[in-house]
Amino acid sequence: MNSKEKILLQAKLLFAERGYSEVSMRSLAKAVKMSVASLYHYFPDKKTLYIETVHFAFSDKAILFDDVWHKECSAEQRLEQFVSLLLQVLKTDRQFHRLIQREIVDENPERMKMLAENVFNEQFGLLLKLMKEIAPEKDHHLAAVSVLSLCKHQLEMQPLCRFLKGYKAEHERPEVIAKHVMRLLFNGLSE
Amino acid sequence: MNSKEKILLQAKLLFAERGYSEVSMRSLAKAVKMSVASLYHYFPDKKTLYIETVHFAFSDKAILFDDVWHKECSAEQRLEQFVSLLLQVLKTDRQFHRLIQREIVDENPERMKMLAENVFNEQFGLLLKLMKEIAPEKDHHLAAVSVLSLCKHQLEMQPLCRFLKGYKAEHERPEVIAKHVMRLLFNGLSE
DNA sequence: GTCTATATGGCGATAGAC
DNA sequence: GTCTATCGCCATATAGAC
Repeated sequence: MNSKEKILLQAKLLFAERGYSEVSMRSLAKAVKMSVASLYHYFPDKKTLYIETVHFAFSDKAILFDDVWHKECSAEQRLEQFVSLLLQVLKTDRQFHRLIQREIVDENPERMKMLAENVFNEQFGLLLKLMKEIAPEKDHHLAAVSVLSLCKHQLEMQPLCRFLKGYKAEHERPEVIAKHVMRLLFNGLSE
Repeated sequence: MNSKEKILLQAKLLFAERGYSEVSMRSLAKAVKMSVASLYHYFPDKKTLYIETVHFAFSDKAILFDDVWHKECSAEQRLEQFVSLLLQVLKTDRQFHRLIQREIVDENPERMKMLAENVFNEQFGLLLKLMKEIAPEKDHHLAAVSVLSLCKHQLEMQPLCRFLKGYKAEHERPEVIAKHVMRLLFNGLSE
């Protein structure tokens, strides 16, 4: 692994865990056992380093979903696989998930646009098409976002949920969440 | 309005908008037209000021929901009113919403526990009871969190959604979201 | 209660040697 | 490509006058 990759990997960890302004170039340099000046050899400034880190963290995700979209099975089954995979990806690469969270809270319009166009829109478009198949009479955009909401938010509420009434350890298991989400999407809360 | 209230009000705005470490005591002092030393007259340090700000921002919220829980109407109607009110509160007091988001991303276990016990658990317990009535055979905890997910996440995804396929301006209207959420909760995606 | 002045240290970024 | 040394600035926090 070369120096630039080493820096990006550590930067991903630190930015995800602490957020942009809580990571100093000094602390990053220390973590990769290099000098601050060496970081500036690879990146012109901290902001650029951060943006490259986000790209680096997001670059390997889209391909993971290719299987889902190309499988020959019913729309319901494809949605089920999408939900399971999304939960698994967010749970497995927690740094990736936290970087998304931080980007969304920051609400930087420029970076939102960049993320939408370069990262999310392709996958979102495929999800949109799937929702069209499954629920043609509903608003597809709202439905697609709801699928994402149910998965993502359920995961990120966990640290809070541990202290809320009715909590059980099994609520943290992706399979349990996936099953709950699928039942909710297809049957609602009704009997 | 006394000085302490003035500071807390401005701190709420700044911490919500920029996050803890992007708000300096200098910038806060400037915003309330006082000296930094005066801030330290009311708060022993920055961390305490932040925690008091969070308490201050959350203190007036629980009472807003009392109406919902005490109305004499069907469980479905009560859920509908809860969803509408939650969306309205999050949309109206954007600073409150962003403070919650930032607290959740931070995942500080101590503050999570404090927030759960002092702020959320009472309201969450009532929502839990409502879910028990509506969907007795489902996991109430997961169902309650899903209700919150659908409302909260739908709102916070908006800045990103504006750049995603299928977006319409009406998706930002709380009534539209409320209607969508209620249909999803009661009928699912099925025909 | 509010101020000015200041102590002390960490920050991003750069110069220039090897 | 990596380093040491350093610049100038801004951060939190405090001392002490009014």
